[in-house]
Amino acid sequence: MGGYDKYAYEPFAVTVDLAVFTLRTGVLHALLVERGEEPYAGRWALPGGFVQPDESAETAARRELAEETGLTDVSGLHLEQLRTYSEPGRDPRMRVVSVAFTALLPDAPEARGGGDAAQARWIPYGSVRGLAFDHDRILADARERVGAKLEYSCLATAFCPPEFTLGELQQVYETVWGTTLDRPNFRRKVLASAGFVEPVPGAARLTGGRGKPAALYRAGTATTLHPPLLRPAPEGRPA
Amino acid sequence: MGGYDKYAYEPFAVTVDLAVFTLRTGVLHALLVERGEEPYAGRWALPGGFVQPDESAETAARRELAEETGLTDVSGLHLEQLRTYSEPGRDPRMRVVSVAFTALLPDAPEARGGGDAAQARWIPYGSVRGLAFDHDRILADARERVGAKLEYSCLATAFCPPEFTLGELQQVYETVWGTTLDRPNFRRKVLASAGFVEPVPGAARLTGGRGKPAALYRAGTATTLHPPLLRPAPEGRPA
DNA sequence: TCAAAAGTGTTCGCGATACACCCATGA
DNA sequence: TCATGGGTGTATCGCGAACACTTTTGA
Repeated sequence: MGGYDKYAYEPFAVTVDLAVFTLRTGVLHALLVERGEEPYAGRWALPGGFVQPDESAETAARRELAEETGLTDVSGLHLEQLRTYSEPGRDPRMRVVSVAFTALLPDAPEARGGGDAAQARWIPYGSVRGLAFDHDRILADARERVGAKLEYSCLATAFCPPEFTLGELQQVYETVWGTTLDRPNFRRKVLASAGFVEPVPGAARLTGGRGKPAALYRAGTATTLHPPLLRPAPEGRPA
Repeated sequence: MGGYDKYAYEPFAVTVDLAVFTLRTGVLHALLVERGEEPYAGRWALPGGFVQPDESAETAARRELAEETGLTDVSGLHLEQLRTYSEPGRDPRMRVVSVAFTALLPDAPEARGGGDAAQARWIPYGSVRGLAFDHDRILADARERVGAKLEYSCLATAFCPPEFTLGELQQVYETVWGTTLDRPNFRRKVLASAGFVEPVPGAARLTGGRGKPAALYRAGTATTLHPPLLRPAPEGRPA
């Protein structure tokens, strides 16, 4: 490492950007804020903000998440580094290096426009276009990662409430992957993955208003899936 | 995002740290540099340096990689973001946010102490301890990621020279995973993964001085492995 | 009694593992 | 001709996909 004068270079700003996903009525939604000032005033963008001098990027991300969603307790939410975007010129004002995070929420409380954002809203992922800065790309990267991580991690439970049915868990996979899965086989695979889910003894809940009440499960202690739950081959390529 | 005064906050320094791996005589090695100045003077550390105002973290990482290894052409080398380390206090001098990268080299040219480093050397991964800053953790994170990515990506070819034998490729897996693999089955799996490797027509090479010359292969165009090449279950857990 | 959703059982076929065997080369 | 490493063939076992079937609820 070279010179150590703190002020030798044009200063870098370090920010966090959040790609926050949730499932609403079987549709993947992303949390977006409307920008109030230039550049990109009036455009939609990912929630985020500056990293303060005394906090890590992770801490800043969780703080911003609480501010933008209006949730009082975000300590249990799934938050994970995606990658860092550092291209010069990605912000026209100055040199901004942004550490991007992916967050998954079980249900979708109406977002409040907390913090600096003019307003925060859940937008169906499919209709998101033309975000400010390079946020289209960040959101797309996050979406791809979420899909991939469902295969070999226990991430899917992060979309579910504390107690959930296997049908709800299956809907997470089907929605994110855009496929349908065989219910009996899905059930067996999930239950065979040690530590993925654990039953809530005796508990059951009706789901569609009709039908047999489904047994409830909680997220297990495992973080990775053994064996993995592979996505069906997308046509043409043999499994 | 809040105030936009460039100098409103204590400035952040943005650096890159490189976890560079290679295989030498069947042993995983990491590239380390000996620090010349405080803090941690005389201690080993990961190569790295400041991101310049006009370059991205990726560009800076590739530049540092060239400087530290002494290689003239690093354009083809595998270089990949690991994650960003931003805890306050990870550098005692000032606030440093570091974007860590993982790089894989085919062979191990003797490192030259280029750039600022007093000297750069390849150290067997197993005997690396007590690195400066949080570099022990970064290196461990990188090592874990490399092992995992061998399963579902074509990463292994990055450890091999442009033309390699399947035996050499298998040694990459066996070394990184610390296991032995069945040669016939390994061969079939690799050849069955479309785009993983492609044969060099007619070419062959002796490997151990003895034995049948092995056919040569080049890295294919694919980046992900379908189907994945799963690590054998580490004893106790059924596959 | 019907529809809808949960849950169980069972068959079938492919693929991976394990291992035997043959080939080509240097000593 | 033996040791060494490359390469091919094949039996067997297990798992996963597919699908028939039972159970429990509300209407």
